[in-house]
Amino acid sequence: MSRRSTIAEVAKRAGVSPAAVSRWLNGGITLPTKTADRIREAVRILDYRPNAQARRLSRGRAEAIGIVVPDIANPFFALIAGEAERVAVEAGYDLVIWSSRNRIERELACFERLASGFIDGLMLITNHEDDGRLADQVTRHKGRVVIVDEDVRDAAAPRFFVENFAGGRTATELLIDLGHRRIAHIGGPVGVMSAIERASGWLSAMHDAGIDPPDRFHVFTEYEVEPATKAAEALFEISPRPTAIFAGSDAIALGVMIQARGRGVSIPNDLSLVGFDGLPIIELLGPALTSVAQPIDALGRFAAERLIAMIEGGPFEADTLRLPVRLVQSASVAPPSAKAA
Amino acid sequence: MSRRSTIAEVAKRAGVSPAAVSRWLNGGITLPTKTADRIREAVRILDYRPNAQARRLSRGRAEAIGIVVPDIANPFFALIAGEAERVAVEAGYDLVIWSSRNRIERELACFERLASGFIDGLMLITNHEDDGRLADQVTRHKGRVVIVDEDVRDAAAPRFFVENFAGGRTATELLIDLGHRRIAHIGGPVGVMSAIERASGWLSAMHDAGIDPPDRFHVFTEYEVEPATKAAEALFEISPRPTAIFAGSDAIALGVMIQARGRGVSIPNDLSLVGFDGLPIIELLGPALTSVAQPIDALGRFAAERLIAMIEGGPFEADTLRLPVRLVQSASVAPPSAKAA
DNA sequence: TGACGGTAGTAAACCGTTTTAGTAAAGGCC
DNA sequence: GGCCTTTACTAAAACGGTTTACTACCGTCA
Repeated sequence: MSRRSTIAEVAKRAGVSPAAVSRWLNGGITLPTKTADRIREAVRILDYRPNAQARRLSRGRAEAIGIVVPDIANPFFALIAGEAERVAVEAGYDLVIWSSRNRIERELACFERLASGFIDGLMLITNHEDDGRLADQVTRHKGRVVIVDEDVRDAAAPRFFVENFAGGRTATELLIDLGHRRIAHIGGPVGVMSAIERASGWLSAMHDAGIDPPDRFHVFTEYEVEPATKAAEALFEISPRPTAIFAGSDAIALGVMIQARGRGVSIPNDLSLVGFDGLPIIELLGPALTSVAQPIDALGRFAAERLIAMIEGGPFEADTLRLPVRLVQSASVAPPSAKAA
Repeated sequence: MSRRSTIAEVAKRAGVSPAAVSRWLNGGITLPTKTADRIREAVRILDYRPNAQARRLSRGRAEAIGIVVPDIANPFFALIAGEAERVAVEAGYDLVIWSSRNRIERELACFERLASGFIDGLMLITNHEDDGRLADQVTRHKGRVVIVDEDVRDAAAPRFFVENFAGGRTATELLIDLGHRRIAHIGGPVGVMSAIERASGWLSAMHDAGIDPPDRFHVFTEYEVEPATKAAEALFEISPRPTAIFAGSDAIALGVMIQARGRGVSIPNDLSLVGFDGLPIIELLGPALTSVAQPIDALGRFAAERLIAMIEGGPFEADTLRLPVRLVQSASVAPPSAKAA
């Protein structure tokens, strides 16, 4: 409540100049024990804490990084953010977080924070196709941005992705190996890299098995439960119904499960289901969801570490790191029932 | 990349003083169209953005609030944080987030940020008993802190809680009404308010039904899945086993489900289970979890709104808001089986 | 004795805004 | 023409640190 004390007051009380206090506090100087003790005591008595803005202004660094995610309440992003926070704090940075709700205006607002020096760097996670404005901003702030999980085309920044194509293939191959032929795919939005890659993996595995799925076996939706629930309807109305669905994310798989439950379609008896993400919760679903697990922690950790390294003068390179995925098989898949097949 | 331009450069280019630029940009002045146009043009050409630290230093406000939670990857806290972020951004603040991992040192570090002026206010969510240090800090920063979800005893701050006692009673009453008598409770840590209140609700409902549960029917654990899974073991080894468990949080209920699954105990056939929190995911669990739903969004929203109101000069009052809970009944509860009863 | 080097600091510039207090010029009114 | 008000600004002082360049003093050594 009471006015904060300043370095000048501390200096006065300790009988030295502000410069001495500052240099001693920041470890840039050693002083005789007597003097140091006086400063220490003055700091203690006045409960002195350097003003953050003044320090950051003077230093020219914010000692904070930002992360923008489509929705912080989504566990996938929360996990990444949690890991980023851990890395940031360890390196002496604070983490500012923004939920973009997938609106590009809100994402652009985060770049304003970067431009104004409020943060030193930004981890960017989008979930939609860029119209060029994001790429422009990323490039403008070269060396202070990393792109995570989803691409921003033609942007000059390091990228941290997973093996989407391989994941899509692996998921589909599992279903094929179980004996399925009518395997549908419900994936993320048109034009979004991860969605394209996962769908390609699905299609590639299908073709390799000599299967050419009809167009209506490929449904596009958002990476969120509600839209996915709606979008899944179409797949349940195809006759004969697909015997298996590869969902482009766990959230989408949840939508499929809701739809199935509502229609009395039993998983895995009537329908096999595979998701993508490998969220911790899925092993407890009814039934436990088979999913292509991403190394979510590593994604957040590597991206944050790289961002901080760049900020602190490390080399800039617009390379792409592709982390491997891992199929985790659970109760949501089974061979197609005799009836369905 | 290139050096940021300053207000002085803009002023020079526009042929006015820095003061004019600042006052015009901040809306404190109206200028003739000609002059305004020159400034606007200079801002555009130089791509000028006021330096955030300088502005905040000069203004004496950080225009940022902080939130400290035990674990941002936990959906419960992520939901609160998401709502806080929404409120903050609407009010023109940024949100800085810290995961304390329930370590008091990390919580105290957040108060340093408050003391240093890096943030204007703090939303505090703890999950452990305070040794007095937190209360001390909260009181020291009177008017800039709100306490959410879990109490910090003797701290001078507004509080935002839910009706834990009523929730515990309601959950237990449901189980009693279904015919259960051997109802155990596995709740949060000793000494933590929400855990005490929920357990009291359970005990109160039991006593009202003329049941006096043995001590071993009350197990203490953390509000997290892993510890709860371990702690639940004890309940499964009681003979005869409880026919129902009221878990102090959804995370704890998940632990019970894992334990039950591992032992081949069927929910709800062999064991009824009720959680607390009402996380969105629980309706998709196998089986869908009955739970006492908290108004999580409202908790985050009200707390953030109040914090900002206080920061901006609103009145201080160390009152406690108690939000109502709502029982959401799903497949995880049933009457006790004849065998078990 | 005077040059040299180390110790213990300090003065002042600087970081980039906002804001207060004030001024010069123009316009209106009698 | 003189007085008052408004308009259109500006100078300079904060805000609270950090950092660079410099000094005064002391001891040592040739």
